[in-house]
Amino acid sequence: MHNTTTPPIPTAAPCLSERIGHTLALLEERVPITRRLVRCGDTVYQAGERMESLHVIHSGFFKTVNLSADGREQVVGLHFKGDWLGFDGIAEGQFACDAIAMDTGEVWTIRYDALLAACARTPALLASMHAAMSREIGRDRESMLALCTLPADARVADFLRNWAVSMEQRGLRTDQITLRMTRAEIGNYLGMKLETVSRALSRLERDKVIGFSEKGRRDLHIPDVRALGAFVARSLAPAALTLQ
Amino acid sequence: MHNTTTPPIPTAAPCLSERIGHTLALLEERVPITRRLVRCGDTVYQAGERMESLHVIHSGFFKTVNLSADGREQVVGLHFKGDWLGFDGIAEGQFACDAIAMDTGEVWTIRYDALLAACARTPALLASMHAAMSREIGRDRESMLALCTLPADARVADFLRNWAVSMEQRGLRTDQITLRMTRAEIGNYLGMKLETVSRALSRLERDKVIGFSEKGRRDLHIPDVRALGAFVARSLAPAALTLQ
DNA sequence: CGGCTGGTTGAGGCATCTCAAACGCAGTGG
DNA sequence: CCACTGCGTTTGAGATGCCTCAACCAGCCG
Repeated sequence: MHNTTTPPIPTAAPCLSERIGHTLALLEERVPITRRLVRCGDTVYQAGERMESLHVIHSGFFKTVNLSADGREQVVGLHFKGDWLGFDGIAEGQFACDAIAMDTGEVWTIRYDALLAACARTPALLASMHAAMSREIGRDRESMLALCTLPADARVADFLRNWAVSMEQRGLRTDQITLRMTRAEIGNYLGMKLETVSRALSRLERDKVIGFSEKGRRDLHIPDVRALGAFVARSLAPAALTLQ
Repeated sequence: MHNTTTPPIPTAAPCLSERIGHTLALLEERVPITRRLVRCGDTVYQAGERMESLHVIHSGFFKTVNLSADGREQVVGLHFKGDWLGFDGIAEGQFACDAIAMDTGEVWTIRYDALLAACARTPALLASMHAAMSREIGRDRESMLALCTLPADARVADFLRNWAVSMEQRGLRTDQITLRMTRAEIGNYLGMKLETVSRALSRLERDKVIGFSEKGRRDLHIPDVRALGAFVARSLAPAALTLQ
């Protein structure tokens, strides 16, 4: 983790894949871990449950769902390999949301007390954990920014772009992605209705920014990730080209 | 800062005020601190700046502002006494947003390396910091929930309620609050336009949920905090009473 | 086959945005 | 003292983006 030259912003992308491997290796050798295989729909933890452990995703894909007292429910986060689950439970000693598997996968469960003890012996582990919490805060704020400043179509494009970037950072293929969420779930996550998601995807397809696989409407391919970013930018200043 | 009589709602409220005092005392005795007085508009840190220190608010009121590459700008957090500033900078070693004072106040600045060293010696300090990060994640998710599930009027009511609760948790008066934000800033934070904020406040006043001070439209008083919660609930199920 | 779940698309309605006018207040300078 | 200006706020009227409601389609499974 020693930088010879400090790069300005030359894509932190390849870095993250290594960092994930590093963190997983570190955990494996320094902390008692319980491995658990999960299937789509399994809950890793539930709101209200006592927080005794944190979890790190070894493989698979997960969502966190916030439930308010009056029954409103919202997907507040999507999580991939290397992400931690359960930070929300530290403050109050119990979880504030549900963490649910969206696919088969494996989570590593680590008792929080054991983790802290290991962190005391291994500063790099503490640094990993802090970095993960920090990144989570940053991602939440990016979500808020998108929710508040982007129109529906652009929000969907941004969502797909973030997904592709997440894949890229983990060394997976970005041109082809299979959404494991229904339109309703995507809409819930993005603060819009399922019909709006559907229309947005259709428009993105019409604009050739994405394409649907012949297999079905859940799989789509992204010819060029940057085109998604360009679509977002375009919908922010539609008249800028003609005016100036 | 010891309360002789516990305030109306004996929930987790009194707890937090004590915890803030505890954390500040702990910092004061275990870590080298730089105190800094700030005035409205001063920046505590800026996006892109190297993260060398974290900050804890000793007094005053601050906002964090996220700025996207394409120029979109959004208030993503409001912070009061006892809150930490700068967590977003840990992951990448540089801050991802601006932290700006909204009022005169004092921040305590702590070098991150010194903080980690102190945490190694004082587990309670580490616990405090983790709890603060965890709470921040929780609050961000609450914000997302509000943004995605509440109509504009309810969002404003919820915003005021959260403000009042924050005051209450810190042992300050909740019936009278002076917004130190313009309508435009509130709207930016809540994902709506300033006119919508203004209309929402007018409606809340008409419904007697809030009242404006005779001094001006920036000061308002809240007869009953629970009425704000009730207003939120009402706008979620307007027809429920008549239907069932 | 028939039911079920998820997706697409259209038509109309509503909440919020946009544009515009007017007001109060504070600061400034004649 | 009174314009005069600038900023923040309020309120109205019209435009629009998204929601609601509804119909229909495709794949899947008993």
